[in-house]
Parts: sequence; C-alpha cells; structure tokens
Amino acid sequence: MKSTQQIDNEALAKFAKALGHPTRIEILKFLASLDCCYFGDIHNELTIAKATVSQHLKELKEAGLIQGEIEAPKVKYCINAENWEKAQASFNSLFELNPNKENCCK
Amino acid sequence: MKSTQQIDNEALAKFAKALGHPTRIEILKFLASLDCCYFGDIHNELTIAKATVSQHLKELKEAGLIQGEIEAPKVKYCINAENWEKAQASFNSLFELNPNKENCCK
DNA sequence: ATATTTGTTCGTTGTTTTACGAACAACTAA
DNA sequence: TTAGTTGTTCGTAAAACAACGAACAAATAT
Repeated sequence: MKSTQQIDNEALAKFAKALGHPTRIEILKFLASLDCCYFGDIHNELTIAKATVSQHLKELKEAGLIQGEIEAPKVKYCINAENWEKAQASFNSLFELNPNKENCCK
Repeated sequence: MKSTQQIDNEALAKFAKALGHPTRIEILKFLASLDCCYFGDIHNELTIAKATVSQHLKELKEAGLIQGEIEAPKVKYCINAENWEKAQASFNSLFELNPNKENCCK
C-alpha cells in the first residue's frame, strides 16, 4: 500500500509536469489574467498550430489545472480554481521545507 | 528578441519540468530534510537501480535545484539554496496571479 | 599489486512528448 | 441546403524520457 507521502509526491509531480512547458505556463498566465476566454483567444496569443494548442489544453485539463465547457460552436476555458489552490498548496509545502542555506557542497 | 515574459516562462517551466517526476520530488524532500548526504544514502531511500538514480540527480543538477561534489570515492549532494529560492519565487509569482474563484465554466 | 567500494556513463529498449497538417464533427449563417 | 466557423482528433515523425544491466573510472583497503 502506498504511503501518503508517496501519494503527495505523485500529486505534486503531476502538477509540476503540467507546468513543465513554457507554452502551458503562458496559457495559464493568460487564463489567470482574464478569468475566462475561448479557445480562439488562446490560440491567438500563441504562434503555434491549433492542434498543438488543443493538445496543451488537454494536458492542463487532465492535470486538473483548467476546465473547459462547450458553448457551441466555441469552447470556453478557465482556470480550475479549486485545483489551482491545491497545486499552490502542494508547491508551498515543498518549498517550505527550506533547506539549509549553507550549501554543503558546490 | 525574446521578451522578459517568455524568459520567465522558460525558467519556470524548466524548474517545473525537473519537479515533474515523483522520484525527483522524493529526492528533493530527502535532501531538504538532511542538509547533505551521499549518493548511496539517496539510493538507499529508493527502490530503483543506481543508474536511474544517477540520471535523476543529473536532471535535478541541470535544472539547478541541487549540486554535487566529489569526495572520493563518494559523491556528496545537497540542495542548491540559491536556485531553490529562485524556484520558490517563480512558483509564487505564478500562483499569486490568483484567478477568479468563480469558475466561468465546468 | 589486487580487490573492493562508489558512482557515472554507455547502450539498449520501450514509452511519452511535442509539433504539425489533414480530416472530421458540430454548430451557425446564408 | 450549403457554406463557413470553431476546435478536436487522427496519424505521423522526431526528439526526449525512464529504466535497466553492464562496463567503466577513481579512490581506498587488503
């Protein structure tokens, strides 16, 4: 059986992995700045093919960081506020460990 | 020419990518809890081949999150405190964006 | 001098990621 | 009914990732 610790590590790693691409960071910052918008708005902000944008949005959605809703023929996207806070808490708990500032090696 | 924004996104994505694997999270938490230790101590904490551990350490080092020093025949590792704080600041600045809690879609 | 300990690097295997164009589905407008 | 708009999905290709055993390098111990 998995320990809670391992589960936490996996949850954090999953969020981190979703944040691990500049385009996805850009999308998240854009969404956070607007509350809500359509696929086309996001695509306009970027310089990559729509198929690629769609793929990045899918990953962010699967990680739980955003959510989308069809508003035909458009698709509306926004940050998933609940999971956004969970992610924030996860990263905080990692960085709060605050390792010794005197590095023991170089 | 790249905008500062893009550079920031890349720096953050680089940190996030390094954090994007449960084993690497585990390594970082372990290191943060001890100030410093040897490769063997890290390997003992995990249940994977030493070649794989070495590979994960290399990635964490390339992301700047840890540093290592040879103390023959052992290798000492620790968190890179300076970059750890930079990473913390990067994630903080992302999550501080604090998107609207009223999700516009589901 | 030889064997042992400690980690890294190499080579391999299979999986995942990133990016794209093209095809498609679903709705709207003419 | 037909054409246009909006995004997703499919198929593909190249690169990166994850994991391993084996070989190796470098120092220490015998």
